[in-house]
Amino acid sequence: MDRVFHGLADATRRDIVEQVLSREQSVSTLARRYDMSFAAVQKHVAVLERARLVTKQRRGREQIVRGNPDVLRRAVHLLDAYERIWRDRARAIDDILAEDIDTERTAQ
Amino acid sequence: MDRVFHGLADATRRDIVEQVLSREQSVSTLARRYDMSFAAVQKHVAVLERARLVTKQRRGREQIVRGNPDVLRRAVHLLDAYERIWRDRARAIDDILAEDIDTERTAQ
DNA sequence: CTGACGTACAACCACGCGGTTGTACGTTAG
DNA sequence: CTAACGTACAACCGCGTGGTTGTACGTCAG
Repeated sequence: MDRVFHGLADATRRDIVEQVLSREQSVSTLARRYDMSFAAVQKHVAVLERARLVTKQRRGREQIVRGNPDVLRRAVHLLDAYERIWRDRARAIDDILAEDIDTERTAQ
Repeated sequence: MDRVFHGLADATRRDIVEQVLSREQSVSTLARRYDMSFAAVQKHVAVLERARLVTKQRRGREQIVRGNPDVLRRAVHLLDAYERIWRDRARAIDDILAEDIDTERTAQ
């Protein structure tokens, strides 16, 4: 997960993920989109590959990059779990408040 | 967003987020949970604070840390958008395949 | 008042990141 | 065959990160 979030923690890399999710493309095709060297883009792709956010596959002399929605989903589920913790806590607080009001009313 | 994902790209920080989402606590209370110096935990909290994943509020001599579910939700939405790109593409491919089969059938 | 506690911050270190340039190698086009 | 293309990789640089220790300061308890 460290690698996944680190992969997403860069605007260029998030854009690459978006690109290859909608259409698989070679590293050099991707590189042309960004105002930086080919090697830099290559490194970004490598970071995404280590995080399994993206896979590479040779096709002739080109290396085709595709997005991997599974890892993306795992990240969403983790964050959803955090949100659930929050909601559960909020519900518990509401319950206590409701109980307090009840107690108050009974005490009167 | 860079800061948000960078904030989440560390196991200790993700644990801190989880902790303070379920129960707000002081920095030193948090620090006791981890096998590192107080200053290190302080820095992790600072990273989370810069990403707005967490807020701090003074209470006497303590600094109370709370989770911020809003930023978490924005991250989830972004990743959901990526997934949607994928699903849309998959649907488009399915449509084309269906059309091909149709064409094939008609041609026979 | 005094001491312990919680915090803040600076200095330092090793390491990794994001970027560059340069070089080398396999593959395809002409 | 040769040239151009796509890729891989190493070396380098500046900077930020994750960790440490040390010092200082406000606040609370006894």
